[in-house]
Amino acid sequence: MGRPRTPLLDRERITTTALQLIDEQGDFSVPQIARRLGAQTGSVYHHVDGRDGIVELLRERVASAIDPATLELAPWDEALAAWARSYRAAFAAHPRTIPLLMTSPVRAPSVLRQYERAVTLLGDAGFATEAVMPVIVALENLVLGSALDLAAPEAMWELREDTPTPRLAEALAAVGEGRADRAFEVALTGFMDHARALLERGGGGEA
Amino acid sequence: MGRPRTPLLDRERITTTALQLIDEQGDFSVPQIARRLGAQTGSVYHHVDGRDGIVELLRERVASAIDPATLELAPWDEALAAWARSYRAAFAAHPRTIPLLMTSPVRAPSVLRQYERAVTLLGDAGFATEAVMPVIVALENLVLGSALDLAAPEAMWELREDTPTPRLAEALAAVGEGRADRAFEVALTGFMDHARALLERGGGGEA
DNA sequence: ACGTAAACCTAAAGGCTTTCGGTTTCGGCA
DNA sequence: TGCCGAAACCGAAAGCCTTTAGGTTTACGT
Repeated sequence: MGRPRTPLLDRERITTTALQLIDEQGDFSVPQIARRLGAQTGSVYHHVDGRDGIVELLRERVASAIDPATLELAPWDEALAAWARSYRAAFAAHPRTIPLLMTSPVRAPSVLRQYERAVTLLGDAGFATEAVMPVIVALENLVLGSALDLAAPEAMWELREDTPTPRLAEALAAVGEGRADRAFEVALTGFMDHARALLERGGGGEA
Repeated sequence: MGRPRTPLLDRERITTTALQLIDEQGDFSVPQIARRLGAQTGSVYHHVDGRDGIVELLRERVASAIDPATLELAPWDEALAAWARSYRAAFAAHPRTIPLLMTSPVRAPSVLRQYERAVTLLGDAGFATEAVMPVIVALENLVLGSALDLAAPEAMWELREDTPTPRLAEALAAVGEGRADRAFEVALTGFMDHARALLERGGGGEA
């Protein structure tokens, strides 16, 4: 009892353990983290700003795999597409964090900075101010939706015997891993085509 | 104590109360529902298959506002676009249910039937089997993402003073309600263009 | 009229988040 | 070297949640 000779807990280990738990079971809890690290539940709160604080650490950890250099490419459309691919790859590595991160607002400074850079990129490219967020949010939905499907292809539809849905079952069975990657590329191409058209039409700001 | 002369609880009232709580606070719990209906917590479990059962009832309730007749329109692209608009309107009425419904798999028979019909529509239109789910999921992301933004425009980014993000703040402030509607129409148009192109290119099934 | 099923209650187990005070160790400073 | 504050952990507790089990009263069909 009392302070241990070698520390059991720190933000790094707490984040790693939470991420492990999510990869395994799709969720985490503070007592679970404490047990895995050989500490008591309350001790975790000395390192972290509650459960929500852990979620923000997870957001930073996962988002740190996004390559910020992509947003410095030129022209803007290549930068945006490269950012989207890096974004998707980062979340595809830990897809079960997505429901957790989508529920709570973004607070992590490092992530906010990335969005700030993306907004600047689109603004400088000529998009109207009011058109910027819709474009970014649409891209975000495309990226996260695709990453979620990658790991949970059939998990989102729980087919039941009492409700026959043969075509749905067939369509679900036809979705493979390689095809999910191609589906993302196709969807991204469509999105970029649309974004370019929007810009040429005058930046998307007019009625 | 004992059975009351007039029933306090039924699935209808439980669902309505849960929906009220979500509209107000963004979440619900079984004890909260019981308190509002003047019953004890345990009693709710006699009418409903646990908390997850209530979530499924919510899914049915919200989805019941989607007009199934849209999927019977011709040609297929008008049917899909009309379905998307009806879909969005239904969730825009109760946007805070979206995080709840996206987390758990779809079990509700009435909702499964709608998806079965949508899959059939696309299959009959000529889409390759393995291309159907990507198209539907992409449309779903577009619809739900848009509905979420409609109600939570700024709630997803919690700006902090210690991390200056002036362009992001500016872009967020420029997103109004009317503009969100137009942004959805623009995104939907882009998506439909893409889907049509995919079909004409051979149904989206080839490598 | 009577028995069964429905609707509710009380109670409780077990989990979670969060806070608070106590105890030991570490690190810097005189 | 000695000391003191801060850091790191424990123990305990409050208050919430989900879920189950058994008891009691009412309603309904036979």
